[in-house]
Parts: sequence; structure tokens; C-alpha cells
Amino acid sequence: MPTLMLIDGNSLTYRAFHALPTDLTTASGQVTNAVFGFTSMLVNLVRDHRPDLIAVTFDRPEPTFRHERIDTYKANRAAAPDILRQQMGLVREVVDALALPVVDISGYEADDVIATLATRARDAGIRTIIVTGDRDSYQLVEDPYISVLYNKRGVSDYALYDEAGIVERTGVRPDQYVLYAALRGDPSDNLPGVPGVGEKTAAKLVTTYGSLDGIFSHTAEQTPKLRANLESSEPQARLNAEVMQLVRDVPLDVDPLDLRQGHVDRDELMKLFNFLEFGSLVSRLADAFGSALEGVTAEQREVIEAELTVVDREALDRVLVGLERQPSAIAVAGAWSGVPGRSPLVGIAAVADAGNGEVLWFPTELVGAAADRLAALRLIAHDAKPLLRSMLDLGAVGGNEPALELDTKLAAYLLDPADARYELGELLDRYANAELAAGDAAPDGQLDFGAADQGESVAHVTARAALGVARLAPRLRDALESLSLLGLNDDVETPLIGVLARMEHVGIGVDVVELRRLSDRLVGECGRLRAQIVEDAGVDFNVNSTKQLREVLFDRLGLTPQKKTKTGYSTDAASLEKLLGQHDIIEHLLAYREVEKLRSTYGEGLLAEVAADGRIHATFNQTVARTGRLSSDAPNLHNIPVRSEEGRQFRRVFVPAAGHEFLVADYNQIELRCIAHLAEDPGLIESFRSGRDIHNETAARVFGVDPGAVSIEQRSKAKMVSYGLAYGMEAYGLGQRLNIPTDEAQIILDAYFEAFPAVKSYMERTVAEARERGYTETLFGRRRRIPELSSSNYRIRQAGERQAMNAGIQGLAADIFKVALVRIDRALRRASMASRLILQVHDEVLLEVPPAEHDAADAMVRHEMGDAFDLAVPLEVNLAFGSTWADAKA
DNA sequence: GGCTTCACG
DNA sequence: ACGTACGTGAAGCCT
Repeated sequence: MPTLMLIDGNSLTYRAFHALPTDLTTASGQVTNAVFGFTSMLVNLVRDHRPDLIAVTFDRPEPTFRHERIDTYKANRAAAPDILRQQMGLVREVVDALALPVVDISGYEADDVIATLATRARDAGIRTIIVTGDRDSYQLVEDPYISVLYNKRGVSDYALYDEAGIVERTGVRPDQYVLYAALRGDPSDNLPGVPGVGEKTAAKLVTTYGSLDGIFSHTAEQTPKLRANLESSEPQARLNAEVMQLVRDVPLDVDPLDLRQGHVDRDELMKLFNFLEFGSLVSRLADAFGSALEGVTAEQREVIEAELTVVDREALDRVLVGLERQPSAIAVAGAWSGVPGRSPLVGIAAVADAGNGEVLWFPTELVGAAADRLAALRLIAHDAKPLLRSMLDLGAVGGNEPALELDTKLAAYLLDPADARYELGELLDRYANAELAAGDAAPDGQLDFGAADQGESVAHVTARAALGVARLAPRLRDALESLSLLGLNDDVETPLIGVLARMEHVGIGVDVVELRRLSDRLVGECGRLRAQIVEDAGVDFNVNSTKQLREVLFDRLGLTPQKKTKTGYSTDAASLEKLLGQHDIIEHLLAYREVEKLRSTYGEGLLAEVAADGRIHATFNQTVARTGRLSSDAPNLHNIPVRSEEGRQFRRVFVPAAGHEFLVADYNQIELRCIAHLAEDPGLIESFRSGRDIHNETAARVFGVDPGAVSIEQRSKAKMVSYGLAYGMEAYGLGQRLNIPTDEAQIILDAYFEAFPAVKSYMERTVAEARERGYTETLFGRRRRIPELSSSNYRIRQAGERQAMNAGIQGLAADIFKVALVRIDRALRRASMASRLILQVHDEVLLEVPPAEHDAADAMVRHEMGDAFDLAVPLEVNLAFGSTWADAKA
């Protein structure tokens, strides 16, 4: 007996979508979780059941608006459909590419089409396996002709039901199933059941009475409660039965015997699978479809292997001349004895001609001599910044501007800044269908130089890395182009690498004596406060342990907990402040926390980072922040205290080189200006263009008073709303920060959005667009995936919406600032100035300026920052000079 | 390695 | 009924 497999395309796609994470995407950002899951299921089903005949059914486009609203029991349905809908078309393409028959009769439910085909097949003596995640098809089961392969959940959890299976699962026979289901209802189709009737009761009623009429004519035999429920639900149950009964005679012009796989166009199939990056599925195709796809294999996967030529002093000049004559970029990779860029460079591997040339190894003793000329080449590298920094540290790079053509790590970050890691081996796997040789990468993805014995193994690992870079670069360049990211990459991010490398290399001067003194003072103060706190508590405990502190405050002293964390009551500053006055310990704790933070992180922490040259050389990370911002570590120079007087002392220990002064410049209100521009809000734009105090202007509009009559409180409230705006703040959060009730905060928020209506619609528009696409985009084209937007968890989804609102704003500000950095650096070099960029802090730059360049630097920085980008409002720059970081403020 | 807290924009 | 402001990095505790 031939076997027909009928696959419910919509149902399986829907299951796949919810079983797999939406961060499953192609290099070009297309989410593929549902289409991948469906295809994988399809291949496995065919492999395992070998049907002679097969068809896939599709019905209505996707959950309609009406469905989304009604299906409140599945909150995820409301948020998910956009990126699910995108993939439905791809699922159809996969099915078409495999030349599988599609039965798609608009106007009929897929269920009814399946029921009709299964019935016809039965009449023709064909066995049918129905594959679906929809229980309605249980009613069709009929030995030996029709069985249901029910997708319970996920992509591999199935149950195959024959008649006995249905009885075992539900307690009723397939021909009784409609009756049973009518009593229970189906929330996903918005069909309520009889209250109080679950699996057991429904099965009992059905087997006892056999029909709706039977059940409803014997309600008197039930318990009073069930009787009442049955009687009040009778109309609904009868309606359910009518709706759930599948139609088995849909007018289809299809003969089950015609449902055979057609001729597969292998080129088309491979094109589609390559686009979807379904490499792993390709090898499974022949296994499932046999002769139709025999011989179809995935693109050959390359394991990177390299022969290397060790360059010696004698050959150095000849080798470098050879590289200098290369028409295309040279792929390079560096090896270090420790942290890349921060420890001694062991050597550099280089390969020309897109990886087809000799792989050259410049051992450590030649790097110094070669660095200047290597840096003058057009280079591609994976994470070029440490390499550039080491070349600068070697003192071998003169005036040459390293001409970076592509940084594969940076490119991968731009393609998907939501990713956690961008290690070479992972990118080769993902983008180039290649892999590093076994052992080249440690479990964390970093290159593994073996025993770091500076011998052969280091050279070989590095050589293979250089070759990997050569393989990867063209693929990433294509991916950047297809996402329209080449401009951002070539004009902003790649030029920035050298700027940051130089800033890291130069570092910032520290007055170590002063820092030591400051730190020591704090150590003493911490000790005194700690003793005081222990005395207040009446028991010795570790004040740094929140766990122990909780016990002291809330158990021993009986103070009132303010809010909870995952592990217990919170002891953070906001909670403690609410307890002020209730016990002396609170005041001392707050003081201790502040001083302890300064001591540990900024006192001891900064001292530990001062290098032998008396300067701090932080690392500026370009591939970390999901918004496009930079980050700083070892140490983090982005969070040096400024808000409190005590903390601000630390800015005094950052000092310019002898005979220089600091120039500090920052953008005024850049994020709020970005909001004004993006939202095109006339009121906000006008407020900024007036040049007057923005918070005062805002308060005047929000509270409907004259700008001259704005009170201090009104201004501070308006300021808080403006700050919270870019974060998607709600009334509750505003209330917390202003220390006012939530409903009062709501009134202020409402007034704000009434005064600036375009801001509100911008926020809504942004979230809607992000949900539809699965990612956000800045004006510069910087993308950020937000998979949280399709989470089934309301809280996570809401967080995703706030991220979406913020991404375009913080991201645009970051883009503008990066442009400013590149412009300042370029202006310094063009004018051959001695002033140097030292530091950046999101919207602030710090330069070291010799007295002779005071005025020139002032004018140049104002100009390059102010003109970095044209917004609908001016970019205002504050600028000041000083002899320490603390002094340089306007 | 997770959690809490807190420094900055 | 629930939770409630984006983005970082560092220190210290605890399992």
C-alpha cells in the first residue's frame, strides 16, 4: 500500500518559530529560525517515513489581526507574527525548491484540505500520515488508512497516533473526538469549552452518552454543578462541534496519486540553501530524498592550513618590496605572549594575493625593523587595533598612516552588534564555510598559541590566522555591502581604529603621588566608618557583604525593607535613603559605600593600572556596546567620578604631559538633540534653536507657563523627563526618581507628550518598525537586532521595546561622536599639530595641547565637533582648558 | 560565574 | 497581577 505524507505547513512552521530562538539569522540579518526548523523537520520526516507521495498544505496568510487580539492566552502571538510572516514565504520557497506538491486552496482551512485529501487517499487505498501540530486532525484517524503524526512541541517531539493511540491519548475513539473536543473547547481558536469539564469528564460523557443529544438529554444524571455548567454551555458546545467538524469534501482538483515530488532544479535549490546558510541541512537532503537529490553536497568545507616562510634579516627587504608591490591588500595577524596589544609582540604573519601568496612569518626580532613598512601597506586583519598599538609601542611606526582596508572583527560587529563574540574561528565557520585547524583556538575562541614557547607553534597558528583573515575578508565585505554598511565601515569605523590605537598607545598622565595620597586617605576613612557601622549594628560582620548586611538591617535591627532583588531585600543606596533617620547606621552606611567605592575602584584600582611610564593606557573597545558606543576597560576611564565633590578629586590626578594643558570638549545635550532631529518635533527643535536653556524651555511648554516663570521644581521635573525619554521611561520610573506618586508622574508625562507630540509618535513608530524587521537602524545605517521583541515573556518583550526606542537615539549620538573623533584626528595630522587625542567619554574628548597650539586646537575642535553632522538643531560644543581633567570645565 | 552595587554618559 | 530607564565595567561576595 503506498503511503502519502500530508504536512501542515503553517502548523509546523509556527511550532518551529516558537521552538527556536529568533537570533538564528543569516549573515545578512534574515531571521531563519522558523524556516530552518521547518526544513529540518521536513527532511527528518521524509528520511524516517519514506513516503511514496507527499504534499504540503498552507492556508490563510497568517494569524489575522482579529486572531492576535483574541488569542490573549498566547501573548507571544501578538508580538511575533511579523518576523514569522517574513519566514512563511521562505518556507514556501524551500518547499518549491524541493519540488514538493503544495496544496493551497484559499478560502479553505488547511485542516479541511488535509481532511479531504486523506479521505480521497483512503478511498483509493492509499495510507496517509498527517503531520501537524493541530489536534483537530485526530478525528480523521482510521486504521489502517489514516494516522496522525502529532507535533507535541519543539522540532523533534512527535507522537504517531493510530486509533488505539487516540483512545489512549484522549480516552475516546477518533470518530468521537469532535464531541470530546467540543466539550473541552479550544482556546487557540477562541472556542470556550464547558467550564469544569477537563480531559477525564469529557471522555466519560462522550463514552457514556455517545452524542451531544445524548449528553444534553441526561444532564439530570450529573452533579448539580456539572449539570448547571452543561446546560448553560449547551449552545456553545453545539457551535464548537459544528466548527470543529472538518470538511472532507473540499472541491479540490487534486488526485492523491499525483502528489509526487517533481524535478528538483539543483542550482536553484543550492542558491536558496546558500542564501539561508543551511549548509548543515544540505548534506542531509540526499539521505532523505534519495535519487532526486543524490550527489547534492554542501560546498566543500575548508580547514585552514598554511605552509609558512620564516623571513630572516637577509630576506627582509626583498620580502617587503614584494609585499609593497602587491596590488591587493595584505592579510596580517599578530601573536603576543599575553594579552594582545598589551604584552610583547612575538611576531606577525602576513599573506598577500587574497591568501594565495606565501604566508610570511616575521619573528619578533624583525618586527621592529619591518613594522614601519608593514604599517604603510594596505592591510586587512582580524582586530587590527592591538596590532597597530604594538607597532606604535615598538616605536617603529613613523608618520605612516596604516591604511586599513578591512577589519574582520569590526565588520562582524557591524553586521550584528547584538552578538557576544567575534572570534576568528567562529566567523570562518559562519561566513566562509571554513574552520581553523584543530587546536588553533581555545574554548573561548581566542587564538591558542600553545605553550607560548615562542617557537614553531606560535608562528604556525598565527600564519593560519592570517590565511583565515584572507578567506574571511571578501565574504564579510559582501555581507557589509548587502546590509548597506560599507559607508559606516569605511568612512567611520575603520578609520577610527587607528585613532583609538594611538590614544591607547599615548595613554593619559597620572599624578601617582597625589593618587596614592588620595587613596591612603580613603583607606583610613573606610576603616573608621566600618568600625562605626559595626558598632551601630552591635555585631561584627562584613559590611561589604550584602547578604550579611541584609540580616543586620532587616532581621537584627528590624528596619523596613524597601524593595526586593532576586536573592532578597535590596540594600542599595535608593533603599537606604528611604530609611534615613530611622537608625544611625544608615547614614554611616551611605557614607561608607561612597568612600569604599572610591577607595577600591578608583584608588587602588587606578593605581594598579599605572604603567611604567607613569601613564594609564586603557583599552577602548570598538566591538562591545550594542548601540555603537565605545567602551573602555583596564581601566574603565568612562566612569571616573564627577558628580560628587569627593569623587571629583580623582579627576585632579589625571594630568597632561609636562608643558601641556588639557583641552576638554563635550557635546551639549546630544541625545536630546538627536531625539529632536529624529522625531522632527517642531516644539523641541524650536526650543533648541532658540539657544536658551533647554530644560527651562521644556518646562515652560510642559507646564504651560512663561519661560520666565518656570519654577526650580518644574525645571527639574522637565529635565528628568527629558533624560528618561531616550530610555522609554514610564510613569512609575519617573515617580521613583522624582520621589512623587506614580499618578502624578503620569500627569507630567502626559503633559510632556502633549507638548511634544512628534516625540511620542516617533517612539511608537520606532518600536513598530523594529518589531516588524527584528532590528533597528540608526541614521548612519547602524543595525541592531533585538530578538527580545519576539519573546513570549511580556517583561522581556517590554525591555526589547525600550531597547528599540533607545537604540536609534544613543546609536545616532555615538555615530556623530565617532565622526567627530575621526575628523579631529585627521585635522591634527593634516595640520601636523603636536596636540594629541588622549581620551573620549561618549560625548566628550580630551586632548593634550602644547601652549603654542592653544588657540588653534580650540578653533579646530569646536569646528570638527560642531560640524560633524547636520541635524535639524545645532550641535553645541562646550570647551575648556585646564591643568587637570577636573580643572578643564567651562 | 552569578549577583549586587555603583561609577559614568 | 506584574514590573517598571538605555548603555557600559569593576569590585567584592558567595556558591
